Amino acid sequence: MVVTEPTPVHGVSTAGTARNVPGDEPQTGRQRVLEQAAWLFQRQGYRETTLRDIAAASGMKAGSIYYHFDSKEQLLDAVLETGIERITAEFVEAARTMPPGTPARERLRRHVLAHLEALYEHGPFTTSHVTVFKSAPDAVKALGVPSRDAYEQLWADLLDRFAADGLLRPDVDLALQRILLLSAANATLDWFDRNGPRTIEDLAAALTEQFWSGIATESAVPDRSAEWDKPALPAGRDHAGGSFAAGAGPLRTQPDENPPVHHPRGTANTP
Amino acid sequence: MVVTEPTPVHGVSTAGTARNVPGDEPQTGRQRVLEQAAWLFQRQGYRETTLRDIAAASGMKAGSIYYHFDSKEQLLDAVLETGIERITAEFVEAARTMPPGTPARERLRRHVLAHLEALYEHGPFTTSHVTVFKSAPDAVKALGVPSRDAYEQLWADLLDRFAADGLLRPDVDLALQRILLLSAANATLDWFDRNGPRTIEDLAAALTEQFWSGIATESAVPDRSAEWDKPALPAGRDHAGGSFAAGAGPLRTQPDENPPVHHPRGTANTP
DNA sequence: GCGCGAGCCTAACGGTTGTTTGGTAGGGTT
DNA sequence: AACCCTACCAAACAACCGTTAGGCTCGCGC
Repeated sequence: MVVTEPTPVHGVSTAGTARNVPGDEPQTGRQRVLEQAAWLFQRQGYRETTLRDIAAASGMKAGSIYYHFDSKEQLLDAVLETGIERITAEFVEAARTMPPGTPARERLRRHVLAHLEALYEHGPFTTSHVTVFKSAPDAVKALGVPSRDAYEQLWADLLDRFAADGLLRPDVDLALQRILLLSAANATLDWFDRNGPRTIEDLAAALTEQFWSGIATESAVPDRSAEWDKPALPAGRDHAGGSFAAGAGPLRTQPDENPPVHHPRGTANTP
Repeated sequence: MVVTEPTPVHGVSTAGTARNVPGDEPQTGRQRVLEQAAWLFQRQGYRETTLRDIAAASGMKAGSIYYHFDSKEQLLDAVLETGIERITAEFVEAARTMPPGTPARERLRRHVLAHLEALYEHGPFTTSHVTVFKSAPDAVKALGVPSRDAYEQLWADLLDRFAADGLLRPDVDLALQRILLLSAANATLDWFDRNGPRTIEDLAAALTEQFWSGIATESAVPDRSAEWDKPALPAGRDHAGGSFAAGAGPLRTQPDENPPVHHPRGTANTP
């Protein structure tokens, strides 16, 4: 019980004939549990989310979860596996729909964007992978590692091709730079505000920019370092928001995105 | 009880007259608790560390912690506050010892290095700030935010001076880029292996490089994107280690760094 | 209309957790 | 010797958690 709002179980929305949102299949109990669990895990963390929380959000009681899943750990595993599947699919889809002859830098930007979109628009499953994985029980981690590695390998291959084409400086530690890029992309979850001034496209552009060309005016800067002893500036500019380098947004644990609604009961068509 | 090794409480080391390590003051009970708590929080997380764990590692019983701290939350707060103090001091110290006339890029590199050194060599206090803060109870978060913001403001000022000197491209979103840089630096905690091939200096250099100049051969690339339909490369190169963009090292939760030793009892000088 | 299984509930059990309460050993001061 | 304060301990408490066992209720197939 850490949820700000008790998570409206019986949705009440449009008491009518149900099924308003397009693509809103009846949804089985197992699906409900899985989705609510993912949402709560990502929001509160694994340990701080109780099975009773998940059950309440899914419109059932705690014990009933064990009809669908063997344990809490296995439930987490299912969430994580779903997440990695979706983000991998997003990567593959981005590669598939890439117009032929797309320049390397734009190619990279599209993949970064796909990664971010998977995080921000593919529900709480992909997000959980970033948020919750490192605090997961060892047994769950061990299960999740292979698919994570497989996803990262897609990125490794992408960058290797850039290098093979001679587009990258030969002296850079490519594996290291790749990790830095994806780390920064994942860390946006800690501070990025979808209702703020920046869009996901902005993020993708900035990340690609920093990764590809840096932010300096020229590569070999003229080094007009001059005197650095003058007093500091009026300490200006906007402060963006994320404190401690986005270690975690202040208290805005993501601007109260609404939980995945769970439509009441009545099998399928009760008035 | 999640610790791999029960954390040797009664150190046993050199049963002699104690005080072997230089700068190893007798250490009060409160200090011991604080240090062991920081180490355990950073290693296992806040929720998964029990007061009994901390007490055992400090050579006392759970209830006794309440003589030194009001609650578990307040203990976490003390840990975090210590961490932000130390990393701030490191930033200031780096600025103070900066040789006059240091070029901007090198100046940046030194500050990045100072940040990383604070994380990796200043005990578990600074580390906890990155690892544990976002899973901390809201009350603790609220207390920690101001000092975090103050630290980040130091970085904002630094970059602003670069911009004021015209060293940066005028079109970049500086606040955003700053967050991306520090996020990537912090995220190294999830995958960087101090016993591996790379050093902290390598990290600082790579981060600075990516941030400042990018990794492309030239800013405006000739775009020899060519045909991108040839089969993928032999899927080669080293895989670095960190899976899912360093979302979390596989199972190596930091290569078993030894906990801060706690010297037995005997007030100060028992044989 | 009867059986049956899918899907859920009720109620509890054993264990763990943060926290409290009352005590006590021992050094310092008077 | 009397006192007191510091720093701990032993034992318990209530709350909560994951998990289990047994039972109820539908709708479907026969």
